[in-house]
Amino acid sequence: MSEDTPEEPKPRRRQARGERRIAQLLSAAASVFCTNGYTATSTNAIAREAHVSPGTLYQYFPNKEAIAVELGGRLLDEMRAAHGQAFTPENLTLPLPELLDVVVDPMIEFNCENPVFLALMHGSEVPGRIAEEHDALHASLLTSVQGVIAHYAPALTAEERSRIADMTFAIFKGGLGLVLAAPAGAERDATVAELKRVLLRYLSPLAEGSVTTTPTR
Amino acid sequence: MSEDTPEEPKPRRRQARGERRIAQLLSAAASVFCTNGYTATSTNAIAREAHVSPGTLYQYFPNKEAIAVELGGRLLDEMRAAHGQAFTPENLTLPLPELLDVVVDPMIEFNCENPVFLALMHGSEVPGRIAEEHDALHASLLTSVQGVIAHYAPALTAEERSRIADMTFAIFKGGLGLVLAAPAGAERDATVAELKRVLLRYLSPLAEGSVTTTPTR
Amino acid sequence: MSEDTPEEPKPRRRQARGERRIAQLLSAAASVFCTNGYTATSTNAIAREAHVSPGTLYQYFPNKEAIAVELGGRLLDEMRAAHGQAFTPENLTLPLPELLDVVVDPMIEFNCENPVFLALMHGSEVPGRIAEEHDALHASLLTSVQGVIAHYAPALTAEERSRIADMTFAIFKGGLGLVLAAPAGAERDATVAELKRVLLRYLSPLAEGSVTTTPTR
Amino acid sequence: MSEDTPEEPKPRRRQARGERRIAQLLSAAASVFCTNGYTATSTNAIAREAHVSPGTLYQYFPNKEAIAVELGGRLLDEMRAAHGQAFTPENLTLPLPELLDVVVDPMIEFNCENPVFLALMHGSEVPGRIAEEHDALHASLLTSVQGVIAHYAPALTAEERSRIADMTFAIFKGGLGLVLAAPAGAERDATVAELKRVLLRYLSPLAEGSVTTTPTR
DNA sequence: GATGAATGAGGATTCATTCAT
DNA sequence: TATGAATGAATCCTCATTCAT
Repeated sequence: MSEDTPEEPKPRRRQARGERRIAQLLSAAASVFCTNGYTATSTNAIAREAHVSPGTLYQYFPNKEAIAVELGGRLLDEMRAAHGQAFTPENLTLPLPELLDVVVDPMIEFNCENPVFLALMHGSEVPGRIAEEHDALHASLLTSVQGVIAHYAPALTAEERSRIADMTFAIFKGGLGLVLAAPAGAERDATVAELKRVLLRYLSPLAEGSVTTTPTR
Repeated sequence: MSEDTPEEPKPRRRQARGERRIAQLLSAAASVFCTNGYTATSTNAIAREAHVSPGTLYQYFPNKEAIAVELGGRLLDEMRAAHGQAFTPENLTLPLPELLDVVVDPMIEFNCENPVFLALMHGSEVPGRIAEEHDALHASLLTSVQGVIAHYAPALTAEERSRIADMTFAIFKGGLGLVLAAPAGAERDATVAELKRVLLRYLSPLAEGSVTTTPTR
Repeated sequence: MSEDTPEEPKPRRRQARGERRIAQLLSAAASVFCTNGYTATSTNAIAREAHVSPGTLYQYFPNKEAIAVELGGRLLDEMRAAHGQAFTPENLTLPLPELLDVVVDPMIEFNCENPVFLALMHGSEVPGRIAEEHDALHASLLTSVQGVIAHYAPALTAEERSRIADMTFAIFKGGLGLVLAAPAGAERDATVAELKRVLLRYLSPLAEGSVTTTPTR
Repeated sequence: MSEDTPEEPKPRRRQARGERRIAQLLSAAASVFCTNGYTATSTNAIAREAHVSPGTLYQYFPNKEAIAVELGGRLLDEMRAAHGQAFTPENLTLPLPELLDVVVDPMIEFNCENPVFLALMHGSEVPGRIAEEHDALHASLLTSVQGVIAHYAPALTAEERSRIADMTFAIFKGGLGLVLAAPAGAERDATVAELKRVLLRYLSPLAEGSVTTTPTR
């Protein structure tokens, strides 16, 4: 209502404070979602974990779902920031084993540090509800996978590509579950290696020039 | 008041009625678990779906978990009855592609007819709680898979075998999710074929002395 | 509808059977009332304890209260039968200490064998409901006490007599509680003796013109 | 943001509101316990009586028992505060009749104003359960009584003293029931007088070397 | 009569969400 | 903004009572 300079700091601080609160709440939510699963998590539990009152929580999120959605979105952004470069043009030219290293390793690392991510995807347990929003996340990841596949096997029809991407993603999610369940260390590393082996064996025949004789039954 | 046969009908009828109720309740539970997921399913919702009062439900099951456990147990039995013969000695001598047909097809079929099965396994969402009982189901299936793998690749160490079985099972669960999500028909069939392809490519190099040339598509 | 003689046996048997059932149910009820208290006792628990179905219970009693009422009534009758002669004219002429022996001892004995009796009186916890019927029991006992007091101290006004009878009865109930709580044996005997001491000291001054030197301990 | 005093009101108000709610709930509980007895009282009924939602009740008490325990504890404190001085050393030197006045009168008055107190003690109906906590209350009172008795009759053995204290307390509880049942006024006063008479006659012979001529009526 | 399945209202308790302060 | 008290609908589960067999 008056000058610019004296007023800016306040909004900024407010925003900053708000951001801190939101981060705090999302972090608490992540923790509780991991422990109890999405459905079994109460907003009060999130607020408690965040050392904040329930009222405060509802000042930043209209409901429980919104928390999950925002959390998923942020994780996706983080993930892209953290290893979005995995899909650089140069990487796409790598031979499959190297590409898998370049793509899978940071993805695994990210998920080990943010196990909510998987929890949220499994939170899609209930079709229709939160799923809608979570699917954005899901779809976004699928698109990346489809991109790689399209590059490796440009001759595929759209349906084939889509199916292979779905399957690849499903394998990855399943393998990721095993990886997270394994105790960090040698066992986990071995599980990661096994996952890459699956993907390599599944995807390598796609490589162009391959004499695609689908093995007879 | 003398012979045996004329007295039996009464208990039988009672038992029959009880069994019908239990079946009815389990069927309702299956339906609701599929729709809402295990955690989000209320016992009242199950009772409602079964057109029965909550009190009746509790005459047969002490709580929600018991319903899930019984349901899982019955499905497992049904599954074994329906395709337990898949793991017959003769089948184990089949070449991998045929073995996969023999094992995967009935498994898929069973799960298409009983989609709760997958829902129950995902109900293990929250580690540690209900999981304990659900894991019986899980473990039971894993054992079968390990058996096949042990037969195909007897030289593996126990850890390797275990890891491969876990991974195989994870892949199957993931693929099964895709299959169930696909509309029945050509699309679903293609998804099943794709799942078999993954498994074939992943597992065929295990066959001893195999010159692990991954088969091209 | 026909003759007398051929028909009587049946009703008799029925009545006999019915009586047995009722006795069985009342005995079960007594047991469960003692263990859990009246309010916390469920009719199903009574039926279970009686090895009878809930339906059967309701064939003999219209509701839970009726069970308590019938039980109380029967106990009262039993009690009267067992020691109703305590209040015979001769006994009333006994000196107070002897009278107390003659009245208190069988009463205590009866209650030790039928601890429900006290439970039912305390069941009057809730004023107004079951109380109404239980009060019959209560009133009946009070009348006896008033009789004795009237004999010992005929000069009292009705209010005084009533008050003293109430107090005497209250003391007895309180003491009975202690007696039942004491382990059978020396401790219980001592408690009974103490109760008689209270009553003796309280009531002996009532004897007209008595220059009572209360015995020192 | 600087001094202490301006910041305190907030927490205070909160605490004050909370304390008011708790008081309100306890008062409602007292009322309902008196009317229906402990066992038959539902938490919903307490909430309703307090004009509060069930959720609110559970914000302050984890369950029904906790309400009873808190209520009993507060009453005990109040009682001690209100007439704890009854057991002062000087009072112990009073002759028994005066001591009884000094001890019994405030106790009766307190119980007339807080009839739940008796209800809670009778709530121990079911042995073993809630009793445990209620017994603290019970034991606390018994200890006081034992103290007085020890002073009046130091020669008694521990068992005798304990038994006499139990009996005295039982008499008091029984008499208190009569007092509360009597309509306030002359009748109640007479009942109180009668109770004191019982106690006097019972306890006066305890006084050592006393050649007690029990007063005739 | 006897059975035990069935009922449904009610009790304890939780939780997403709102609101006064 | 932040708080945390308040709400009330919804859970899980029990129990007095009824009913078909």
